[in-house]
Amino acid sequence: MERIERIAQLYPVIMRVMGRIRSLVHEGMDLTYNQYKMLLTIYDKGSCPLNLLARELEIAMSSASEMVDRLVNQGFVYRVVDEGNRRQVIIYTTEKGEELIREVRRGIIENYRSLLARLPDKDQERLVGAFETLAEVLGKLD
Amino acid sequence: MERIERIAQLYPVIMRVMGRIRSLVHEGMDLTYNQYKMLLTIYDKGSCPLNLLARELEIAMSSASEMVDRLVNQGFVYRVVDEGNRRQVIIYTTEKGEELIREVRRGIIENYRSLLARLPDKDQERLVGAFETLAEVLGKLD
DNA sequence: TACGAATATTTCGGCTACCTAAATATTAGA
DNA sequence: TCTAATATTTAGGTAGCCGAAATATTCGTA
Repeated sequence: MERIERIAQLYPVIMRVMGRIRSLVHEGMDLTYNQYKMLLTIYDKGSCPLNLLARELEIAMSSASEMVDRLVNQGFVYRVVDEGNRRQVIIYTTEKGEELIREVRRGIIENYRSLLARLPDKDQERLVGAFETLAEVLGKLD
Repeated sequence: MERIERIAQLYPVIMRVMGRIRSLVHEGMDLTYNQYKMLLTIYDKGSCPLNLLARELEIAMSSASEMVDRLVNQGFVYRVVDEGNRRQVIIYTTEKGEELIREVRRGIIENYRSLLARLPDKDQERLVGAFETLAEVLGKLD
C-alpha cells in the first residue's frame, strides 16, 4: 500500500490506543488530563500569568480563564493581580495543589510502570524507540 | 533516564503533535473528527444498529444517540426501526452523507500528502515505521 | 399465556472543554 | 490627555461524554 494511505490508516488506530492509555494512566486521579497539564505548567514555573498559560497550552484566553476557575473552585490555585502591571493576573498553586500534583505525578509514573509491565522487555524497548522517533520526526511538522 | 520516565515524558509531547496533525488534516472538513469516525463506521458497513455503533466507537449509548441526532440534523444519516427487532434502531447514511464521506476521505488523504511532503523521504519512512511499531506494540496493551 | 426480566433507545440533568464577541480595566504612547 | 493596545472576564454557543430515569419491545418461564 502507498505510504500516505498507510499513515492515514494507522493514525486513528494509534490515536485510539494512545487515548486508551491516557485514561488508564490517569484513572482515579483527582484531576482531568487537561487540568493536570495546566496545574503542572503552573507548578513547574512556581507561578504563571494567565496569558502565558493560554499560549503554552494552546487554548484561547477565555478557555484558560474558565479552567483556572475550575482549579480555583477545587482549591488548587489562586489568582493574584500583578502589581507591576495591574491588567495581568498571575496564577499560583496552593499548598493543596502542590501536594496534589506531586501525588498525581507519582501515581501516573506508577500506572505507566504497571501498564508497561504487561509488555515483554523487548517490546518496551521498541515502544520507547518508536516514541523517540515520533517525537523527533513529528516535531519537524510543528 | 529510566525507561518508564522517558515514556511518561514523551507521551504528552506525542499526543500534542498528533492532535495538531489531526486538526491540520481535518481542517476545513464539514465534519468534526468524531462525526467523521461515526459516519465512516456506518458508511463502511452500509448501515449499523445504534448499539453496535456505540460499542465500536467505545462511547455510551446515550452519547452515540446524541451524535446521531447531530448527523441527522445535518442530513447525513437517518434512523430506521429494525422490523426484525423493533427495539433496535438502524442508522443508514443518506446520499448526501455518502457523497460527503467520499469527499472528506479524499480531502484527508490530500492533506496527509501535503503535510508529509514537508518531511524528507527518509523521515517519512521512519514515521511509517514508528507508526507500525506503535500500532503493533500498543495493540498488545489493548 | 401472562408477567417479570432483559434489551434497546431516548431524554434529562450535569459536567469539561472549546470558541468568538462584547464588556471592563489598565497601561502605553503620541 | 486621549486613543490604541493589552489582559482578562463574562456571555452565549457547540460538541462530546456520562449516569440515571423513562419508554418500548421482546424473551423466557411459571
